[in-house]
Amino acid sequence: MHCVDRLDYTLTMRSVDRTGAARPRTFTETARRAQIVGAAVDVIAEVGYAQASLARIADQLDISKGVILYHFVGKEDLVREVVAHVWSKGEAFVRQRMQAAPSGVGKLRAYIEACFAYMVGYPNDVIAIVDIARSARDADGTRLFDSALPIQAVTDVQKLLIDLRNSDQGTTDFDPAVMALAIRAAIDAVADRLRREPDLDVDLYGRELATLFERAIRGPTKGSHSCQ
Amino acid sequence: MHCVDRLDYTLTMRSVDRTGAARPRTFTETARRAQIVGAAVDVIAEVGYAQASLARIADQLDISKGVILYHFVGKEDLVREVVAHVWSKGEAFVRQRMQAAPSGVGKLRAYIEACFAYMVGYPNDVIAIVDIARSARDADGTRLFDSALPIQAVTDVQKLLIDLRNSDQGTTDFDPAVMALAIRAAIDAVADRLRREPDLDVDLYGRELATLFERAIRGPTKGSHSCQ
Amino acid sequence: MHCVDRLDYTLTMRSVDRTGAARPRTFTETARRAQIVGAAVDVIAEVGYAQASLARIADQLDISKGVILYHFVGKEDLVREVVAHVWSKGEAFVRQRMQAAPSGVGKLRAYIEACFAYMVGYPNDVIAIVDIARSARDADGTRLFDSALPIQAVTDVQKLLIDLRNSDQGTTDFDPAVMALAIRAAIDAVADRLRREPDLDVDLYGRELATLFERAIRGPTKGSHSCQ
Amino acid sequence: MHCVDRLDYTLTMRSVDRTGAARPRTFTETARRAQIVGAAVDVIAEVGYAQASLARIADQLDISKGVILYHFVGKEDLVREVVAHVWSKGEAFVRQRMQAAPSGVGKLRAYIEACFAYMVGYPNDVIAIVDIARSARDADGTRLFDSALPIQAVTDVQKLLIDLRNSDQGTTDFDPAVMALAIRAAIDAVADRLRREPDLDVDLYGRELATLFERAIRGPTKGSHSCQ
DNA sequence: TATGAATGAGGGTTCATTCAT
DNA sequence: TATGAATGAACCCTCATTCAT
Repeated sequence: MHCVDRLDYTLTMRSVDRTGAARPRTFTETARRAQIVGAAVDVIAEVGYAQASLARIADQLDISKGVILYHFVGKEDLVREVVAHVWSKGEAFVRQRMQAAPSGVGKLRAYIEACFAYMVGYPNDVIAIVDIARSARDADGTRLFDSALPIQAVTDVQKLLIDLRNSDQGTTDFDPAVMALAIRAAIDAVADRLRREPDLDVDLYGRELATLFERAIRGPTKGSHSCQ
Repeated sequence: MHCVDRLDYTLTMRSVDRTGAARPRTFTETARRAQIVGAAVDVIAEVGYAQASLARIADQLDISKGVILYHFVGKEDLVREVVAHVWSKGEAFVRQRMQAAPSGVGKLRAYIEACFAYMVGYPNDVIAIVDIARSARDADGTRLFDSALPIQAVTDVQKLLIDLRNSDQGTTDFDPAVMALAIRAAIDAVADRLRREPDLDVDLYGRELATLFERAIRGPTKGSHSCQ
Repeated sequence: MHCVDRLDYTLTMRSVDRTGAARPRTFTETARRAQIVGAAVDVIAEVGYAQASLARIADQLDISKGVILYHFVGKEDLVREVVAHVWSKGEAFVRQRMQAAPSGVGKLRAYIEACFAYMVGYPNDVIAIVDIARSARDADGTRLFDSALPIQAVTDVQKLLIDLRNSDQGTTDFDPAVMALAIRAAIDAVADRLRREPDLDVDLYGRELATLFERAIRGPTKGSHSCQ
Repeated sequence: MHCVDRLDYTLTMRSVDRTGAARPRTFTETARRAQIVGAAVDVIAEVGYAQASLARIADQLDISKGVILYHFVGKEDLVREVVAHVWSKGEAFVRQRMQAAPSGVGKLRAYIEACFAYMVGYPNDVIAIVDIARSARDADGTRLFDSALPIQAVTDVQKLLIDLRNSDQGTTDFDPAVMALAIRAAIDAVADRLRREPDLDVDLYGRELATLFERAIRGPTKGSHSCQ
């Protein structure tokens, strides 16, 4: 959950004028937009992107469909805002948690556990964004966030892994691309399972996964389970 | 890709008469159903479950929509058949590949590589079933395969891991449920990426992932990268 | 009303298959399409192109909107068919009437009177096509038949005028482009007035207009109102 | 372009109070109304009446839709004002040009050329009013200016023709109603063509049309092309 | 005066499904 | 067996209009 700056995150920023000029948002407008984005997150998390119609989202708030289209250019615009908002929130959350993290392999554990903490705190956010990344397509079937979202997330992890290997000579010769993919996939899979089983012990999964990937990275001789 | 027997796999079984009586399928009927299932797989793999309308599937075969609904009760019925068929095919493929596999940790590598071999041989099968498992819902948003599919796959891997640990004392104390989830998630994620990048070196991913999880399982002292 | 061959006239021809291949039309299909085109003509003539929604056209026939979209790709497709159909009918009508016409200036009179005869026989056809040519635009405001229709009609008249001048040396030095425009404009204007006043003596207008333009073409010495 | 007095021309007149009482307009109010009317003309000329939404007109001025509805009762009210304003402007323009015109047939030429001069000077005015006269309808499809506009214009020409015939005995026995319709139709058709081809040599059309109708009116013996 | 906010009707279109043939 | 025909619900979106501020 990183790198919000590479996605347009506009929820609290500026509207686009009739003339195309940026215009600061009203208090009411900002509030409404946030409210709609929140409802969209919940509805998408509950029924899935494909079934999350504007009508359903509007119903959830007990407003008319028109309100949504007054505040957003169209459904795609709303979804992009959902993604930007959730991504940005998550990114900030994770970054802040990682500041205190040690360097080296511990950094990865910090990342994974931060992701899971976010998932516990805002499960719908995570469920929704994962679903959007997988399902959101326009009429032709072209994915809306095909590369933007999943690749972004994986790339962020990949960078973390490369840093990690540079700062710690004792790692195995793992392929950072493959490892990053596996890590993100594992995290997202827990989001899926969490949706089905809301009582899931997410923290346990976090700890176990961190250990799993630590072992895969540190290799046989340097682990806490060292030789001798 | 296991355990088809726990899903309804009806492609070669029985039809239901308009009197409600079950009757064996004719050869033609079986062929038509298989043809339709195949087309559905291709269309879903190409445009995604949500965009895979009956019309699109019918177009692919140059038949009318009605034919599909003559052979299947409805769209849901067709999708269930797709899942059953693909699952069964994949399960047989993987099982056969694993017969020759050594016991112990090698078994896991054999499983992963078999999955990837299947993915290379029948990419659309895998892409489609992964998409269905994630996206397929009815009108209310209720998932069609919420537990059936993903849990099934993970459970199969989990059993394999438990067997593995029983037959090989030198493993780490990993949690089989978590490890199984991570393994399946990694495999499915490659299917996703394969859809985006058809030239992906799937075998490389297979080998790397196998090594990754081997390391996580075998722990520090027993790996091929042993201590000395 | 000429030159149907330069517009796609498909009412009695072929459908386009799912595969893009042409396919002969069912009897029923042809009949339905004709019925829908007829209703569209009437509705457009009555309430104008902009107000002629699919719902209104469907209501007129007491069928559902879906039927129209089953037989036509979309509203634009239907409108194109309306234009092609009306144009072709009118063109055949006018051409047949003109076969018996004398050469020289009489040809123009024959043309004008044929147009008016068609207008009397099928007023809605003419009212509708004139309205479509003027009003039909897509979402951006781009005209659907901007050049196709009006220019076509004017060009046809222009050709007739050039032939006429070649075969009859005694004409004035009128500009065929301007004259053609004036002739078509006058004819279309009568269609407009006919809509408002259904009891209009169209034949009178026809004769008078023919005389008017004859005078403008033949000049002072050659007219039936000759010197002496 | 005549006879504004027979249309409600209210741009500089009176507003209606919320108590229902009429009150004179403030300077600002008049200016705003004129501004909005001008924008409406431009938008209608550009995209056509049917696509000229209040939003589009407001955008053009960088104001909110509400402003328009503050100054005008509704869209229909605005359109009526547009018509009244353009009509009045055009009528004054043409009348002034015609003052210097000779009597007799020259009067008609002066009229036609005045119309074309106006068209060159204010093309959007003419394009817009022609489009409105043809397309503007309310929700039921009832025309807004069904008789008012086109009949008005034709009647004005008709009067001119009758005067002309009274003052000049040597004309043919043309029907003034038909001739007037043909003249107006020709002028309006050039407006249409001008929209499509902004570089059109409008003056040429004006001269040619004037000659065309002169010939039709003066007949064989009295024309400049006289019989020796 | 002017705006932002909201509404509700209606627009075209897609789609799974039903049914007679 | 298979098709063409038709339906009706749902979809996203546009628009003129209302209203409180």
